[in-house]
Amino acid sequence: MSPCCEYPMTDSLSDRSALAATDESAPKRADVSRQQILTVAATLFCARGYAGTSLRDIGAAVGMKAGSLYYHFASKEELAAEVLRIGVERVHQAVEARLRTLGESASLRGKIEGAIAAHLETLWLESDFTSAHIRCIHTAPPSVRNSLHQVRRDYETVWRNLIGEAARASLLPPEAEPTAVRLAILGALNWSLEWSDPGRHKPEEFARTLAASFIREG
Amino acid sequence: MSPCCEYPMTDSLSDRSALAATDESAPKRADVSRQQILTVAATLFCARGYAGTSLRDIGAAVGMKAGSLYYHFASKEELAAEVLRIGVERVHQAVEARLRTLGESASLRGKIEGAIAAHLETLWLESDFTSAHIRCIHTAPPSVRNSLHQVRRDYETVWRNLIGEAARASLLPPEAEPTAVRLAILGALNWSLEWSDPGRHKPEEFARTLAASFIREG
DNA sequence: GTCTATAGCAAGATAGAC
DNA sequence: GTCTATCTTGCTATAGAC
Repeated sequence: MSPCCEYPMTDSLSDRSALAATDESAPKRADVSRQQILTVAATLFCARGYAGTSLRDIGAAVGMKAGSLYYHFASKEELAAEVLRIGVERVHQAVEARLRTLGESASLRGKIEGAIAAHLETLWLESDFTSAHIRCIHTAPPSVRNSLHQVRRDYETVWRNLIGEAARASLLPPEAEPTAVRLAILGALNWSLEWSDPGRHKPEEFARTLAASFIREG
Repeated sequence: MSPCCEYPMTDSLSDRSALAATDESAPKRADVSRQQILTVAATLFCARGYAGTSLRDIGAAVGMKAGSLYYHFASKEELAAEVLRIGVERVHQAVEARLRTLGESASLRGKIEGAIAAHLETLWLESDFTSAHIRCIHTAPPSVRNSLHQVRRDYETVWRNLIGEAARASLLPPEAEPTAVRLAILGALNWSLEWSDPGRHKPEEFARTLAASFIREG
């Protein structure tokens, strides 16, 4: 699976331009903690939902008191918004990386099968950020959902384009409607969280079945 | 859409056999309240999740105080388990009713398309019980989930049989695996909660796309 | 950066009046 | 059957010591 970019932690909390001698590659302590908090929060939000996860739970899992989290995040909502944002960013990047790897020469069915596999790999194998997004997006507070509208639309565009292209090339089943196909594929992928067992299921196998069902050979 | 059976409220809290003169068809006050609580709880659990819904919220929505709910249910978990159980029961019954209506003479694709449509109609149009089940099953407490294992398996069997039959009749796409097809269909259906807008989307249209993609004409 | 301590509030649940 | 009142616990968030 393609390695996923780490979330860039350049919050520019302090002006480091005046300290040119400092090793820029050494992560600062606050950044390490912030990253740990995000990772643990992703796991817990994914497993218990937004309301079911308390800041005490998250703090305990990183060896901190709940109050200490406020040094890194202004509120539970801000922390959740960040976790969920990273979640979309990661699938989006994984899918685009896969499409780049395949290149323009690949068949359209090959590209869609690859995009499906990349989405599944991120969801099943890589991290809990994307899973947390899928599990929490509906019950998260409005402020969190609103902050994610744009990134969600950006990722959706990738699929809109892929399926649109397949429709124009007449590669969808005769009676299938393009929008319905897109929604069905993404639904099958996201719902796979409820049954997937990375020990038993292989992303490529499910990707094969989906691509073979929705997209004709081009 | 086929009318769905009301949940039978025969809790036999009191022995009515000694009161033969009483009109058996008149619902008792407790039963009316209980039913109102369940309906409202389904709506709120569906919208806000298990942990995000308080007994105070539910009470307020039925015009009661939180404490009064304990006359009808022993705990929040018991209330949630009942709501979610009714949710599976309703889709299950709707799908079986549709299959009975179609009869044995229907084509296999016709039966599967009908089952898909019936599942969607229950989810989108009929009530919030099934939606609440789908939204809450993962984050609900273990005791709730455990109490639902059997009913969930019972409903799953309907689909296992339908897709198995299609596989034996060689009606699945060449490279598609039967289990994957079943999981993909149910995933696409359940995830439709996240995008469906009963004003804009018609259950039969989405059902048509899914059946046409996964099942060949028999 | 993380702690202790706590404010302020809401949760699930129970007891007893009506 | 429903209410009032309350217990206990847990929550988010803040203030200030270290």
